[in-house]
Amino acid sequence: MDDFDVQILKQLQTDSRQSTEAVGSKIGLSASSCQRRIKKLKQQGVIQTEVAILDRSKLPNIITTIVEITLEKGGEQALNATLDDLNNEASIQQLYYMAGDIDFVVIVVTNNMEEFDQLSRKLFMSNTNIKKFTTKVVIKPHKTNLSIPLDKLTNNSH
Amino acid sequence: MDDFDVQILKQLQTDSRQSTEAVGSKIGLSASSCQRRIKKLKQQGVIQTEVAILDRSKLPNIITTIVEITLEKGGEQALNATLDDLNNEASIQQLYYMAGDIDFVVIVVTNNMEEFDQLSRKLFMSNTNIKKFTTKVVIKPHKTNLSIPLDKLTNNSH
DNA sequence: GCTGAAATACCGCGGTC
DNA sequence: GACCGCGGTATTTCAGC
Repeated sequence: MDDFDVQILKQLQTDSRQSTEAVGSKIGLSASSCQRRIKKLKQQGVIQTEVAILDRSKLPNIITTIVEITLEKGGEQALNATLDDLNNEASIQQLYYMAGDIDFVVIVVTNNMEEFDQLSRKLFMSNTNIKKFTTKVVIKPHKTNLSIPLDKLTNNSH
Repeated sequence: MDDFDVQILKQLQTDSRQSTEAVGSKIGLSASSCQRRIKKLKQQGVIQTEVAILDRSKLPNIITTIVEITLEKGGEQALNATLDDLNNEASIQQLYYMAGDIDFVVIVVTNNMEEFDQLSRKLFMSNTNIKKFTTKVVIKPHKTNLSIPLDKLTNNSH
Protein backbone atom coordinates (compact mmCIF):
# COMPACT_ATOMS: atom_id res chain seq x y z
CA MET A 1 0.00 0.00 0.00
CA ASP A 2 1.74 3.11 -1.22
CA ASP A 3 0.54 6.63 -1.91
CA PHE A 4 -1.00 5.64 -5.23
CA ASP A 5 -3.15 3.00 -3.57
CA VAL A 6 -4.26 5.53 -0.99
CA GLN A 7 -5.16 8.01 -3.72
CA ILE A 8 -7.14 5.33 -5.56
CA LEU A 9 -9.08 4.46 -2.42
CA LYS A 10 -9.86 8.11 -1.80
CA GLN A 11 -11.24 8.42 -5.30
CA LEU A 12 -13.35 5.28 -5.13
CA GLN A 13 -14.74 6.22 -1.74
CA THR A 14 -16.14 9.33 -3.41
CA ASP A 15 -17.29 7.78 -6.66
CA SER A 16 -16.78 4.15 -7.51
CA ARG A 17 -18.35 4.45 -10.93
CA GLN A 18 -15.65 6.54 -12.54
CA SER A 19 -13.50 4.70 -15.04
CA THR A 20 -10.02 3.46 -14.23
CA GLU A 21 -8.77 5.89 -16.84
CA ALA A 22 -10.42 8.81 -14.99
CA VAL A 23 -8.95 7.72 -11.67
CA GLY A 24 -5.55 7.21 -13.24
CA SER A 25 -5.39 10.61 -14.86
CA LYS A 26 -6.37 12.31 -11.60
CA ILE A 27 -3.53 10.76 -9.68
CA GLY A 28 -0.96 10.52 -12.46
CA LEU A 29 -1.14 6.84 -13.30
CA SER A 30 -1.86 4.97 -16.51
CA ALA A 31 -5.23 3.29 -16.86
CA SER A 32 -3.65 -0.16 -16.91
CA SER A 33 -1.61 0.13 -13.76
CA CYS A 34 -4.52 1.83 -12.06
CA GLN A 35 -6.78 -1.05 -12.98
CA ARG A 36 -4.22 -3.58 -11.74
CA ARG A 37 -4.02 -1.81 -8.40
CA ILE A 38 -7.79 -1.69 -8.05
CA LYS A 39 -8.02 -5.38 -8.81
CA LYS A 40 -5.40 -6.14 -6.19
CA LEU A 41 -7.15 -3.97 -3.60
CA LYS A 42 -10.35 -5.88 -4.26
CA GLN A 43 -8.61 -9.23 -4.02
CA GLN A 44 -6.98 -8.22 -0.75
CA GLY A 45 -10.40 -7.22 0.52
CA VAL A 46 -9.38 -3.65 1.24
CA ILE A 47 -12.21 -2.69 -1.09
CA GLN A 48 -15.03 -4.71 0.38
CA THR A 49 -17.98 -3.86 -1.82
CA GLU A 50 -19.45 -1.11 -3.90
CA VAL A 51 -22.89 0.08 -2.98
CA ALA A 52 -25.48 2.55 -4.19
CA ILE A 53 -26.17 5.48 -1.89
CA LEU A 54 -29.81 6.57 -1.90
CA ASP A 55 -31.11 10.08 -1.34
CA ARG A 56 -33.46 9.78 1.60
CA SER A 57 -35.19 13.04 0.73
CA LYS A 58 -36.42 11.32 -2.44
CA LEU A 59 -37.86 8.49 -0.41
CA PRO A 60 -41.03 8.84 1.63
CA ASN A 61 -41.17 8.61 5.39
CA ILE A 62 -37.67 7.96 6.58
CA ILE A 63 -36.84 8.69 10.20
CA THR A 64 -33.56 8.07 11.94
CA THR A 65 -33.07 7.45 15.64
CA ILE A 66 -29.98 6.89 17.70
CA VAL A 67 -30.36 4.46 20.57
CA GLU A 68 -27.92 3.98 23.40
CA ILE A 69 -28.09 0.62 25.08
CA THR A 70 -26.79 -0.57 28.43
CA LEU A 71 -26.70 -4.30 29.08
CA GLU A 72 -27.28 -6.25 32.24
CA LYS A 73 -24.15 -7.88 33.64
CA GLY A 74 -24.57 -11.03 31.56
CA GLY A 75 -21.84 -13.25 30.27
CA GLU A 76 -20.26 -13.30 26.88
CA GLN A 77 -23.04 -15.54 25.64
CA ALA A 78 -25.67 -12.96 26.49
CA LEU A 79 -23.60 -10.30 24.77
CA ASN A 80 -23.26 -12.33 21.59
CA ALA A 81 -26.94 -13.23 21.55
CA THR A 82 -27.86 -9.57 21.73
CA LEU A 83 -25.32 -8.69 19.07
CA ASP A 84 -26.82 -11.28 16.76
CA ASP A 85 -30.33 -10.00 17.32
CA LEU A 86 -29.36 -6.46 16.49
CA ASN A 87 -27.15 -7.44 13.58
CA ASN A 88 -29.90 -9.32 11.83
CA GLU A 89 -32.36 -6.46 11.88
CA ALA A 90 -32.43 -4.56 8.58
CA SER A 91 -33.69 -1.39 10.27
CA ILE A 92 -30.51 -1.28 12.31
CA GLN A 93 -28.20 0.46 9.97
CA GLN A 94 -25.23 0.77 12.27
CA LEU A 95 -24.19 -0.94 15.47
CA TYR A 96 -21.23 0.17 17.57
CA TYR A 97 -19.87 -1.68 20.55
CA MET A 98 -18.65 0.92 23.00
CA ALA A 99 -16.20 1.43 25.81
CA GLY A 100 -17.68 2.93 28.97
CA ASP A 101 -21.02 2.67 30.70
CA ILE A 102 -23.03 2.48 27.49
CA ASP A 103 -22.52 -0.83 25.69
CA PHE A 104 -24.01 -0.18 22.27
CA VAL A 105 -24.87 2.77 20.14
CA VAL A 106 -27.19 1.84 17.29
CA ILE A 107 -28.54 3.90 14.45
CA VAL A 108 -32.04 2.88 13.51
CA VAL A 109 -33.85 3.78 10.28
CA THR A 110 -37.59 3.28 10.03
CA ASN A 111 -40.46 4.65 7.98
CA ASN A 112 -42.29 6.25 10.88
CA MET A 113 -42.49 6.44 14.63
CA GLU A 114 -44.97 3.63 14.95
CA GLU A 115 -42.60 1.32 13.15
CA PHE A 116 -39.83 2.44 15.47
CA ASP A 117 -42.04 1.76 18.46
CA GLN A 118 -42.75 -1.76 17.28
CA LEU A 119 -39.08 -2.39 16.63
CA SER A 120 -38.14 -0.94 19.98
CA ARG A 121 -40.58 -3.21 21.78
CA LYS A 122 -39.37 -6.24 19.89
CA LEU A 123 -35.63 -5.63 20.08
CA PHE A 124 -35.03 -3.57 23.17
CA MET A 125 -37.88 -3.89 25.67
CA SER A 126 -38.40 -7.62 25.34
CA ASN A 127 -34.68 -8.39 25.55
CA THR A 128 -33.91 -9.28 29.16
CA ASN A 129 -30.19 -8.71 28.59
CA ILE A 130 -30.87 -5.04 28.03
CA LYS A 131 -30.94 -3.10 31.27
CA LYS A 132 -31.61 0.35 29.89
CA PHE A 133 -31.89 2.17 26.59
CA THR A 134 -32.36 5.78 25.61
CA THR A 135 -33.62 7.05 22.28
CA LYS A 136 -32.61 10.25 20.53
CA VAL A 137 -34.47 11.38 17.43
CA VAL A 138 -32.61 12.78 14.45
CA ILE A 139 -34.06 15.95 12.95
CA LYS A 140 -31.76 15.94 9.96
CA PRO A 141 -28.81 13.77 8.98
CA HIS A 142 -26.47 16.46 7.66
CA LYS A 143 -23.67 14.18 6.66
CA THR A 144 -23.73 10.44 6.25
CA ASN A 145 -20.90 8.60 4.64
CA LEU A 146 -18.62 5.72 5.46
CA SER A 147 -15.46 7.21 4.04
CA ILE A 148 -12.34 6.50 5.99
CA PRO A 149 -10.01 9.50 6.02
CA LEU A 150 -6.77 8.44 4.40
CA ASP A 151 -4.69 11.61 4.31
CA LYS A 152 -2.93 11.07 7.60
CA LEU A 153 -2.44 7.44 6.74
CA THR A 154 -0.24 8.50 3.85
CA ASN A 155 2.05 10.43 6.17
CA ASN A 156 2.23 7.56 8.61
CA SER A 157 3.56 5.12 6.08
CA HIS A 158 6.62 7.17 5.16
CA MET B 1 -41.90 3.77 -7.58
CA ASP B 2 -43.38 0.31 -7.54
CA ASP B 3 -42.22 -2.97 -6.04
CA PHE B 4 -39.76 -3.57 -8.84
CA ASP B 5 -38.03 -0.27 -8.19
CA VAL B 6 -37.84 -1.10 -4.52
CA GLN B 7 -36.33 -4.49 -5.29
CA ILE B 8 -33.78 -2.86 -7.59
CA LEU B 9 -32.77 -0.40 -4.89
CA LYS B 10 -32.41 -3.19 -2.36
CA GLN B 11 -30.11 -5.03 -4.73
CA LEU B 12 -27.96 -2.02 -5.54
CA GLN B 13 -27.66 -1.06 -1.89
CA THR B 14 -26.02 -4.45 -1.37
CA ASP B 15 -23.91 -4.57 -4.52
CA SER B 16 -23.93 -1.83 -7.09
CA ARG B 17 -21.47 -3.57 -9.37
CA GLN B 18 -23.71 -6.40 -10.47
CA SER B 19 -24.98 -6.21 -14.05
CA THR B 20 -28.51 -5.16 -14.92
CA GLU B 21 -29.06 -8.68 -16.18
CA ALA B 22 -28.10 -10.10 -12.77
CA VAL B 23 -30.41 -7.71 -10.95
CA GLY B 24 -33.22 -8.40 -13.39
CA SER B 25 -33.04 -12.17 -13.08
CA LYS B 26 -33.10 -11.94 -9.28
CA ILE B 27 -36.29 -9.93 -9.21
CA GLY B 28 -37.99 -11.35 -12.30
CA LEU B 29 -37.42 -8.56 -14.78
CA SER B 30 -35.78 -8.39 -18.17
CA ALA B 31 -32.34 -6.79 -18.40
CA SER B 32 -33.67 -3.99 -20.61
CA SER B 33 -36.48 -2.84 -18.41
CA CYS B 34 -34.27 -3.23 -15.40
CA GLN B 35 -31.70 -0.99 -17.01
CA ARG B 36 -34.36 1.59 -17.90
CA ARG B 37 -35.57 1.65 -14.32
CA ILE B 38 -32.07 2.05 -12.92
CA LYS B 39 -31.42 4.91 -15.30
CA LYS B 40 -34.62 6.60 -14.21
CA LEU B 41 -33.80 6.15 -10.55
CA LYS B 42 -30.43 7.77 -11.16
CA GLN B 43 -31.97 10.64 -13.10
CA GLN B 44 -34.50 11.22 -10.36
CA GLY B 45 -31.65 11.29 -7.88
CA VAL B 46 -33.04 8.44 -5.81
CA ILE B 47 -29.72 6.74 -6.47
CA GLN B 48 -27.32 9.47 -5.48
CA THR B 49 -23.90 7.94 -5.96
CA GLU B 50 -22.05 4.68 -5.86
CA VAL B 51 -19.12 4.37 -3.51
CA ALA B 52 -16.52 1.82 -2.52
CA ILE B 53 -16.77 0.45 1.01
CA LEU B 54 -13.41 -0.27 2.59
CA ASP B 55 -12.64 -2.95 5.14
CA ARG B 56 -11.21 -1.07 8.10
CA SER B 57 -9.62 -4.20 9.50
CA LYS B 58 -7.37 -4.20 6.43
CA LEU B 59 -6.33 -0.63 7.15
CA PRO B 60 -3.95 0.29 9.95
CA ASN B 61 -4.85 2.45 12.91
CA ILE B 62 -8.48 3.32 12.58
CA ILE B 63 -10.39 4.41 15.65
CA THR B 64 -13.97 5.56 15.81
CA THR B 65 -15.48 7.90 18.38
CA ILE B 66 -18.99 9.15 18.87
CA VAL B 67 -19.27 12.71 20.12
CA GLU B 68 -22.41 14.33 21.47
CA ILE B 69 -22.46 18.11 21.23
CA THR B 70 -24.60 20.67 23.00
CA LEU B 71 -24.58 24.22 21.65
CA GLU B 72 -24.82 27.52 23.45
CA LYS B 73 -28.05 29.37 22.84
CA GLY B 74 -26.79 31.09 19.71
CA GLY B 75 -28.84 32.19 16.74
CA GLU B 76 -29.33 30.40 13.47
CA GLN B 77 -26.14 31.94 12.18
CA ALA B 78 -24.08 30.35 14.93
CA LEU B 79 -25.77 27.04 14.24
CA ASN B 80 -24.97 27.18 10.55
CA ALA B 81 -21.40 28.23 11.14
CA THR B 82 -20.85 25.23 13.38
CA LEU B 83 -22.57 22.95 10.88
CA ASP B 84 -20.23 24.15 8.16
CA ASP B 85 -17.17 23.61 10.29
CA LEU B 86 -18.13 20.06 11.09
CA ASN B 87 -19.29 19.29 7.57
CA ASN B 88 -16.00 20.26 6.02
CA GLU B 89 -13.89 18.01 8.22
CA ALA B 90 -13.00 14.74 6.47
CA SER B 91 -12.57 12.94 9.79
CA ILE B 92 -16.20 13.60 10.59
CA GLN B 93 -17.87 10.75 8.84
CA GLN B 94 -21.40 11.38 10.01
CA LEU B 95 -23.20 14.36 11.46
CA TYR B 96 -26.73 14.19 12.85
CA TYR B 97 -28.76 17.16 13.97
CA MET B 98 -30.86 16.03 16.89
CA ALA B 99 -34.06 16.78 18.72
CA GLY B 100 -33.73 17.18 22.46
CA ASP B 101 -31.02 18.55 24.74
CA ILE B 102 -28.15 17.28 22.63
CA ASP B 103 -27.82 19.19 19.37
CA PHE B 104 -25.46 17.05 17.33
CA VAL B 105 -24.23 13.52 17.30
CA VAL B 106 -21.12 13.10 15.19
CA ILE B 107 -19.14 10.02 14.30
CA VAL B 108 -15.44 10.72 14.06
CA VAL B 109 -12.86 8.48 12.41
CA THR B 110 -9.18 9.08 13.07
CA ASN B 111 -5.97 7.09 12.92
CA ASN B 112 -5.20 7.30 16.61
CA MET B 113 -6.14 9.00 19.84
CA GLU B 114 -3.66 11.79 19.44
CA GLU B 115 -5.18 12.72 16.13
CA PHE B 116 -8.59 12.69 17.76
CA ASP B 117 -7.32 14.92 20.52
CA GLN B 118 -6.00 17.44 18.04
CA LEU B 119 -9.25 17.38 16.10
CA SER B 120 -11.26 17.70 19.27
CA ARG B 121 -9.28 20.75 20.35
CA LYS B 122 -9.63 22.35 16.95
CA LEU B 123 -13.28 21.62 16.29
CA PHE B 124 -14.94 21.32 19.67
CA MET B 125 -12.94 23.05 22.38
CA SER B 126 -12.06 26.18 20.43
CA ASN B 127 -15.59 26.63 19.11
CA THR B 128 -17.32 29.14 21.37
CA ASN B 129 -20.74 28.07 20.10
CA ILE B 130 -20.25 24.68 21.66
CA LYS B 131 -21.28 24.61 25.28
CA LYS B 132 -20.51 20.98 26.06
CA PHE B 133 -19.43 17.81 24.35
CA THR B 134 -18.98 14.23 25.48
CA THR B 135 -16.90 11.59 23.76
CA LYS B 136 -17.58 7.87 23.62
CA VAL B 137 -15.00 5.51 22.20
CA VAL B 138 -16.01 2.66 19.91
CA ILE B 139 -14.44 -0.70 20.70
CA LYS B 140 -15.74 -2.36 17.56
CA PRO B 141 -18.09 -1.21 14.81
CA HIS B 142 -20.12 -4.39 14.37
CA LYS B 143 -22.31 -3.13 11.60
CA THR B 144 -21.82 -0.10 9.42
CA ASN B 145 -23.89 0.48 6.36
CA LEU B 146 -26.05 3.20 4.92
CA SER B 147 -28.77 0.94 3.57
CA ILE B 148 -32.25 2.28 3.92
CA PRO B 149 -34.69 -0.51 4.77
CA LEU B 150 -37.24 -0.69 2.00
CA ASP B 151 -39.40 -3.67 2.89
CA LYS B 152 -42.01 -1.75 4.81
CA LEU B 153 -42.00 0.93 2.15
CA THR B 154 -43.35 -1.63 -0.28
CA ASN B 155 -46.33 -2.28 1.91
CA ASN B 156 -47.02 1.40 2.37
CA SER B 157 -47.37 2.09 -1.31
CA HIS B 158 -50.17 -0.44 -1.91
C1' DG C 1 9.08 -8.68 -12.96
C1' DC C 2 6.78 -4.49 -13.58
C1' DT C 3 4.77 -0.85 -16.80
C1' DG C 4 2.30 0.88 -20.86
C1' DA C 5 -0.22 -0.06 -25.21
C1' DA C 6 -3.08 -2.76 -28.33
C1' DA C 7 -6.80 -6.51 -28.82
C1' DT C 8 -10.72 -8.65 -27.15
C1' DA C 9 -14.86 -9.26 -24.63
C1' DC C 10 -18.40 -7.46 -21.89
C1' DC C 11 -21.88 -4.29 -20.42
C1' DG C 12 -24.59 -0.23 -20.53
C1' DC C 13 -27.35 2.42 -23.58
C1' DG C 14 -30.53 4.02 -27.15
C1' DG C 15 -33.63 2.97 -30.73
C1' DT C 16 -37.19 0.07 -32.59
C1' DC C 17 -40.78 -3.21 -32.80
C1' DG D 1 -41.00 -6.27 -22.42
C1' DA D 2 -37.69 -8.24 -26.12
C1' DC D 3 -34.30 -7.65 -29.87
C1' DC D 4 -30.46 -5.40 -32.14
C1' DG D 5 -26.48 -2.33 -32.84
C1' DC D 6 -23.32 1.17 -31.19
C1' DG D 7 -20.01 3.01 -27.89
C1' DG D 8 -17.47 2.83 -23.79
C1' DT D 9 -15.14 0.31 -20.23
C1' DA D 10 -12.99 -3.61 -18.18
C1' DT D 11 -9.96 -7.43 -18.95
C1' DT D 12 -6.48 -10.04 -21.23
C1' DT D 13 -2.43 -10.38 -23.92
C1' DC D 14 1.77 -8.89 -25.69
C1' DA D 15 5.86 -6.10 -26.32
C1' DG D 16 9.43 -3.18 -24.05
C1' DC D 17 12.20 -1.69 -20.13
